[in-house]
Order: sequence, then C-alpha cells, then structure tokens
Amino acid sequence: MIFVMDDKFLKPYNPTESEARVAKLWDESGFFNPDKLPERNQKGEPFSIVLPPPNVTGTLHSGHALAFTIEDIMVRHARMKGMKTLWIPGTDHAAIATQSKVEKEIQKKEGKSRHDLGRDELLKRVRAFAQESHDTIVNQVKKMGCSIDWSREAFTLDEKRNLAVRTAFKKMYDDGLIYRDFRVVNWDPKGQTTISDDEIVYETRKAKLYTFKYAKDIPISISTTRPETKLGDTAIAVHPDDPRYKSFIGKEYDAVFTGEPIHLKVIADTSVDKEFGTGALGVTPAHSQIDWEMGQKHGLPLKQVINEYAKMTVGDDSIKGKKTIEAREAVVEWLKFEGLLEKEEEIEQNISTAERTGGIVEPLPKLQWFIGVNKPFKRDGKEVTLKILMKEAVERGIGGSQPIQIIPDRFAKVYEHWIENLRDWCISRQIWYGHRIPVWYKDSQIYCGIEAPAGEGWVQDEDTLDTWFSSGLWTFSTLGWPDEKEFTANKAYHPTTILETGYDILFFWVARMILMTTYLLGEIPFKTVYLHGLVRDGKGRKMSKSLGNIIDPLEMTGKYGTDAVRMALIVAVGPGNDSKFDEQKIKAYKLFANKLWNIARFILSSTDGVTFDSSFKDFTAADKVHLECLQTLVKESSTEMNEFKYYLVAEKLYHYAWHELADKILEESKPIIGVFGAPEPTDKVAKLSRQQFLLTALHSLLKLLHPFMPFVTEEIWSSMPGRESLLLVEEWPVA
RNA sequence: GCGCGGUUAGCUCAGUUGGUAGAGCAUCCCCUUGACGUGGGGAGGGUCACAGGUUCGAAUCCUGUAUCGCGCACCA
Repeated sequence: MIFVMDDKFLKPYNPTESEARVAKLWDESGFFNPDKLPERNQKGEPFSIVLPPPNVTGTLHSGHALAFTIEDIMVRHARMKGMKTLWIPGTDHAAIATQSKVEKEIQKKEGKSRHDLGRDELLKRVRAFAQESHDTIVNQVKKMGCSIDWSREAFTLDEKRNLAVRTAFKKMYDDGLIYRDFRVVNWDPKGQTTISDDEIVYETRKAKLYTFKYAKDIPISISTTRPETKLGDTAIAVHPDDPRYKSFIGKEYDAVFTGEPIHLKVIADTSVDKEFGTGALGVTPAHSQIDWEMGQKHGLPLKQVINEYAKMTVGDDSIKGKKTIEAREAVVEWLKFEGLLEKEEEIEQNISTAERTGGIVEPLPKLQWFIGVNKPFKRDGKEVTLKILMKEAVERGIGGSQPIQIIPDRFAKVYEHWIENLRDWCISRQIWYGHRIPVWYKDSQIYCGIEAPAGEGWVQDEDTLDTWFSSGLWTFSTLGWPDEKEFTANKAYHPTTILETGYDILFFWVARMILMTTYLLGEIPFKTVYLHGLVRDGKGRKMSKSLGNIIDPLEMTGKYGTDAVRMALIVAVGPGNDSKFDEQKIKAYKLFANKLWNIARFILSSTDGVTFDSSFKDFTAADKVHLECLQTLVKESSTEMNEFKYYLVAEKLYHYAWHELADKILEESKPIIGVFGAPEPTDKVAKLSRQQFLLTALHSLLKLLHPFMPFVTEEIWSSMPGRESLLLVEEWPVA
C-alpha cells in the first residue's frame, strides 16, 4: 500500500503552524464578509450578530475569549447551515474607564492632572492610548479565530457613530424625553463627574450611627451616620402618626451647629420609619437623594455644605475646608463637648462607590441631562413610556415581533425587576473623552441640533455623554443608521439574530439597547439574548488586576492552541453560569486536537485510493449500526446546536470521536481493512464498506466540530481528497 | 427585606419530558515497536447538602432547613 499523504500527518498536530496557515486561507477567501459568501449563502436567510465592543482600556481577558468563542460557534454554525452570515466587529471608547485610566497613568508618570494638560492635549493622549489598545484587541480577536467581517469594523466614537448619537439625542430632545434639570445626582469626587445609578457599586462596611440633638433647646433627637451633612439640614421629618412628635409638627427652630447657623422646620412625612433610630430624621435636601425629594415635596430650602471635592464649604475652623470624613470626626467631637451626643452604635451600612474609580459617591445637587423613562409620548396612536417599551420588548414583542428571548430565561425576571426600579437616566458626564452633548447656549437661549447653530456666540455644552448612550445604538449604528441609504441596504440584518454577552452587563448594555432601539426604530434590537457567565480564576475569584490573578487567554493559545482554549472555555459551561479557568482542561483539549489529527491520519491512510461516495449504499450490517450511531450524533448535535446547548454538543463530539470512533471503530477496522500489521483481508465488500463508513464519519465529524475547533478541522479538511471548498462554508451535515 | 443561583467521585463540572449516577483531570494496576505514549485496557472512589412529601420509582417534581454566592431594594 502506498500512502500518498501530507508529511504533516507524520508529526503531532502543531497548532502554531496550522493556525497561521488556516487563518491565511480564511482571510483570502473573503468568506467572513456576507457579500462574498458562496451562492448557497447568498440565497440563505440573513444571520447577524454584533461583537460586544471591547473597551479600549487595554488588553482582553478570558471573559472576552469566552464571548468570542461562543459567538464564533454561533456564526460558523449559521454559515454552515447556509445562512447569509454577518458578524460585525468594533470597539467601545468606554468614556470614563478609558479617560480615568490615561489620567492615572499621566498622574503617575508626569505628576500632571487633566487640568494641567487641558482638554485638547488630554484628548490627544487618550486617543493615542485608545488606538494602541484597539490594535491589540483586533489582534486578539483574530487570534481566537473569530470569523468576523473586518470590512465593517466600527468604533463607538467614530464619525458615523457620532452622527448616530447626535441624531438620537436630537430626536429624544424634541420628544421631550431628554431634558435638563437641577437635582441631586451621584457625584464621583474621584472621577470628578456624575455617574448613573447603575455605575454605583455598593460595599457593605461597618459604620457608626450617632444619635444626638442639634442643640440643647431643640427637643427632638435624630440619628445619622453622617453628622457632617447636618450642617446642611433644613428640616426634621417625623411620621405624621407618631405620638411622640405630633405636637412639634410645624414648629421651627434656629440653632448654631458647629459654628454654622441652621434653621429647621419640623415636617410630617409618611416615608419616615417610626422604628428606626429615634423616629425623627434630619433632612438634608442637598446631600441625599431621598431628602431632596422630601425637600421638593415640602418646599424646603436647599443648603449645600459639601463641594465637588467632597470637602466642607461651611462650619467653624475645625470643619470648613475639611474632607467629609475628617469633618465627621470634628462634628462628633463638638457634639461630645457640647453634651449633645446621646448614643453611638455600630451598624452595617452599604456605601456607594463609583464603579470605575472606586471613589465614594457624594450626592450633590447639579444641573444635568437626563432621559425620562416615565415620560409619556405617543407611539402608533398609543400613549407609552420608555419603560413600557422596554418591558413590552421582552414580554410581548415590539411592532408585531416575537418577544425577545433571554437565555437562560431566569434573567428575564432580573431584567423586569430592574425596569420596575428604574429611575431617570443621568446621561451627562463631566469628562472630556466621549460624545459631546449636541446642545449650544447663547445668553438665555438653548439650541439642540445635529449640527451647531448658525450665528455668532453659541457655546457648546462642555459635557459628554455616558458611554452607554452610544453603545445603546450599536445594533443599528453599525449598520449605517441614520444614513438612510446605507441602513436600507443593511436592513435585512436588523433586528439582529442574537446578542451574546455577559450577564454582568444586562442592565448597562442589553437594557439600553432595547430602550434605544424600541424608541428610535420601533423594533427590537435582537431576537435572542444569550448571556454567558463570568470566567473566574482557579479559586473562583473574579479576575482583576489588583489581585494579579488575570490569566491571559493569548498566552494559553500560544501554549496549547486556540482550539484547545476554545473547547476548554465552552465544554460543560452552560449559559449564565460562572466557570473557573482551568489550565488542566485546556491541556486535555490540546490532546484531543492531536487525537483528531491521528484519527484523520488513520482514516486517510487506510482509505488510500478510495473515493468518498456520499451516496454509497452497500454497507455491511456492522457498518449500518455504526452509521446509525453517527446519524444519531448528527441529529442530536444539530438539535442541541439550534437550542444553543453548545456546552453539551462539544462534549458529545469529544466523546464520540475519542471513545467511539477511535477506541472502538478504528481498532476494529484494522483487520477489516488490512492495515497496520493486519493481513490483507479476503472480504473486499466489507473492506470497501468500512472504508466508505470511515470517510463518512470523518466528513461529518470535521463538520460538526468545525464551529468549536475551527483550526484543526480546517487543517485536516485541507488534506481531504475530493474536497470542494473550505470547511468554513461546507454544508452542515444532515442525518 | 425581596428575588435568583449553587450545594453530585479527591478537584473542576455535566446530567429538561422522574426509571437502578456521568465526563475530564488526579490516583492505582496492567498492556503495547505498526494512527496517536499527547496511546490502549481496567480499578478504586458518590446515602447526588439535609429533612419531609408526591410517586411503583426522585439527583431530577413539591415544601421546609442549612450553607455559599449573586442581583435589587433599604441604607436616618
């Protein structure tokens, strides 16, 4: 027997070599671009998905690698099924995250603040950093084998997306959904900007609850964990039915509190909890969200005593100019000295910190831009709100669509709950890196437009938009919206087929996309949402720079091959479940890639000279059993792929290849075919039957495995006799 | 406080129409010059967190408890 086989099979599978070669094949084919796909796909149903744009804040981590893997499995599977498949890449400018990272670096290296540099210079630096990150990210995406259409790459802060942002803003402004208002917002003193409710991370800490009187002649005691804010109190609130305080309601008191004159009115409000503390509450309208609302309701004066740097602006020498935490101690000292402090107890408290900077959030009254989620407007003759649209998208569907399917479905409940608690979204940020708010001022005039107004003297709003405003438009801004011609040409791709992302950005991103798309387009942004879990370290901890436990997926692909990393990330990890990164697991799948390699070597060398005949019928009884088993595998895999159960399919294929095909069938085949030491068999019918079966099995297996292990399967495919095209665009097998 | 998820072999985890427990890795024994030692065969190892209930039968359904984790709310 003569083996006419590539020499490459005589050596173990070498991922590094093969991956480079295969990547080049794919690249040259152009098949990542839907317009260049073969005829079969051109006629197919469109399949579209966006890459969740990674932040240009640095390099990627294993969470990204997991996302890329799942998404690429979806895309490759759809392409093989004959769909006109589009996967759009892009990156996110990530406003606060990126700017604060660059600022930190500049501060560290040059000791300069952003104000030392100025707006233009800082932006120049940030852009340079973003560009560098971008290039790294693109390389990493490519390395993972993502079959993504680079010709359509987008950036949340590029020209086209900026136009989309301005257009969206203007429309919402005209509809009264975007408005400017003065109220207490979440201020991050560290990042020197406002943040939205969702950008707050709560940390449970021990705190002291102080109970005291403002002055000896004020009869009501109050409790607080923040005595320093009491300099800004303008009322004492009690419950209207509280017999202890009923007689005081309506009375007013004056006092000098740590050198600061204060005027307090006793008000009655049902929101006061009679059981907590003394049952009386000092109202600080300028430094508490709830107190602000109470202040509005009761017409209380606003008195700001803390500034943007979390420093006191009033009080005596021991207070004024001090940080709030220092001032707190000083106030307590004063209370003790004056004999006003009645009780000091330790309690657990949730404190608000800013997600990106870690700064302790200081509620401050400020003039900011908001999106009103409860503001009614007309849609198809019906009165709705953004909240209603967001809810309907998942419950009933929009404009006659099916409801958005969330996988796993338990997250639909989480989403719903979030919407119920949703308040107006503060979208203005006092940072420089981002989309500038398209509003101009001149004297007392205000102008909102896609372009700057004509005429002299108009000054644009200094603020930029929350980064999620632009990512909310992503499914359609990447398809050309608002350019009518471009968007129309791409309309078949919207709503996108599926959105794949981590459950940790369900609110940030998924919900905001639903908001923007249902409002601006009157349709859902995607039909299905697939949420993956967090990839944790070996000990189950979240990976982070500060813990130093980040595992670089690229280091692993270099060591074990991309296919092995992909398999390790996907096998047995169901949607919505966190997983632990496990190097052992990657190693195991590297062995599997090699096993596949040798299965191919066995089959190709023992079918030398035989032409694969897909319509071959004369199988022996034994081969018919094998064939049936194979068909069951194809059938089950196909069903489970369509149900997004990739974690099951991958394992099933592994098991079949290794323990059924290799361990049983190949061993059994040696005497039947007469290879590897076995004498030439007399039963030629059985031999041909087995050879045809083995070729059939290899064909099917390579196809089934391709979405999971694209490199090794494509590399083997390239040695298959009689192949017509790249495995990338081969037809998904049917049972 | 409300809600969600986990608790299965030493480790990491699968197990959806309920039918006498599975995988990978690890451990131990054995085999082998002929696809692959990145191999093959085999073994040990689990009262499926606990307690009730439904059922002929429960890891799987119901109720409750414990424990770990997460989300939201509260946060005077």
